[in-house]
Amino acid sequence: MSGTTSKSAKSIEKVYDFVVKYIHENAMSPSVRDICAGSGLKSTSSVHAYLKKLDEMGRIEYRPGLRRAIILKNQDQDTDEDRTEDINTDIIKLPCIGKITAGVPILAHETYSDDFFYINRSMIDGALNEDEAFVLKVKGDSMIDAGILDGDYLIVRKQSFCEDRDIIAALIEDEATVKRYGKLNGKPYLFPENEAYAPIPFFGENCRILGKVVGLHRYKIS
Amino acid sequence: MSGTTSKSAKSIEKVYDFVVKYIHENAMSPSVRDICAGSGLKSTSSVHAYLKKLDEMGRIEYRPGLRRAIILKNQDQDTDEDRTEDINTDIIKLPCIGKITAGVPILAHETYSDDFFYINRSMIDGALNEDEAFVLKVKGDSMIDAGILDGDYLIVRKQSFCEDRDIIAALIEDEATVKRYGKLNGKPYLFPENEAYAPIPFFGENCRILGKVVGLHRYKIS
DNA sequence: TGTGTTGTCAAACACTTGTTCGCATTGTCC
DNA sequence: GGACAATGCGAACAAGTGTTTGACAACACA
Repeated sequence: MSGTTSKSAKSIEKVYDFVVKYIHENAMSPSVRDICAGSGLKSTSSVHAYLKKLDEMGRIEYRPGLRRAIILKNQDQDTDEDRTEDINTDIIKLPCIGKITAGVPILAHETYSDDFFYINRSMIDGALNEDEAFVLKVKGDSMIDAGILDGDYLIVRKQSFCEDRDIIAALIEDEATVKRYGKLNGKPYLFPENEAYAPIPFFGENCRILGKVVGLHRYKIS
Repeated sequence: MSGTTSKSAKSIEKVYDFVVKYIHENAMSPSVRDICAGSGLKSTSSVHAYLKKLDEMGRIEYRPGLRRAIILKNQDQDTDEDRTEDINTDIIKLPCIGKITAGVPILAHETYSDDFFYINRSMIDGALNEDEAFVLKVKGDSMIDAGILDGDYLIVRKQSFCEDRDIIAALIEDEATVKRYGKLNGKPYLFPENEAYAPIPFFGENCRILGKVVGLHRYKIS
């Protein structure tokens, strides 16, 4: 293929890929024999040798003697460099706000941002910078008619204003919600996109716009 | 039984807590004897009994016979945090298939891939490798009731089979489409999720499954 | 041609570990 | 007290699994 490395390079990658896949699928390490079955290798000793190599390479951590004890290591050096070269220009990292703590202006500073989302900046209409947006997880079905389902992740551009018919993230009485903004008899309301819910008055002191929804990610298809 | 918190209730919590702690610290399941040491119980059979109970309660998943094979279940916070924790190290690049060229098995080689999508591998159920999936842009509104809108980007895991009720990308007569797979009178059909469309027979020579939809991105919110 | 290296396999071995069984202790209820 | 369940212990067993060893084929190199 790419030079002197032939079969072996292929096998070791197969082993590694399978280990990664298995751990992601099963939430636990495969056994050597599992890897045999998954990688096409027929001898446990071959797999064993590759695991040792992968451990030496630092790609996995491998505890001798223990059963199902392979741990994936962070590929921080190699892969990240490769990635960020391509990515940096076009990928931005957004904090995922899991919980909206009551009353606190969480959005000014990322008070809670262990979780991050990576998105393609250029996909977003009027591209974003990292500190101009955040991600919010949807709870409930009040927006299903807009194609926004329970469990979806919304990319929200921080802004304190919006236009008519925009879908926005807002704070009402310290509770975060996602709805469509609009007016009724001249007064602002938030409209669910689900017949089962009624419009919510959106005026007064405790109403605040967090931002406009500009993107959506979904990873639970059902 | 409900109110009596005696030794047993205490022990089972100790076992559970230790399992959680161990998995977080070591990134792998403890063995029964590890739990003995960590929970204060002195007999493997006691631990074994509690593990069985915890499994029945649905708090852990426990695969009989396998070593170090305890999996933590749906503790929504834990799991979600865990997931997103390793997002950072887990970005993959998928080709975006804009056009489905007639009859050609485009998926084998990425014939058309100017556009790439970057996604968080660990968000996907049963995480993907780069060559195991592709991205497809949705045209039309035949799936709106499933929350899939015109212009959405679908992440499709390549596979040639699927299960009942899966949403899949398929090829019919050289035309790509996304529908829900199911059966009608024992025969396979593709079901649009939109009352305006009728189910499509999905058998015969010119029908082929491209893959299963495992994720969705949307960047036009309206 | 001979030698060494690499990749793989098969089999055997030894240890880790899940599982089961019988028994002791404690507490509850009749 | 006697029956019974709940809890826990310890030991023994059996199965899963990591590790080692030796052998064979393919290939490179001198």
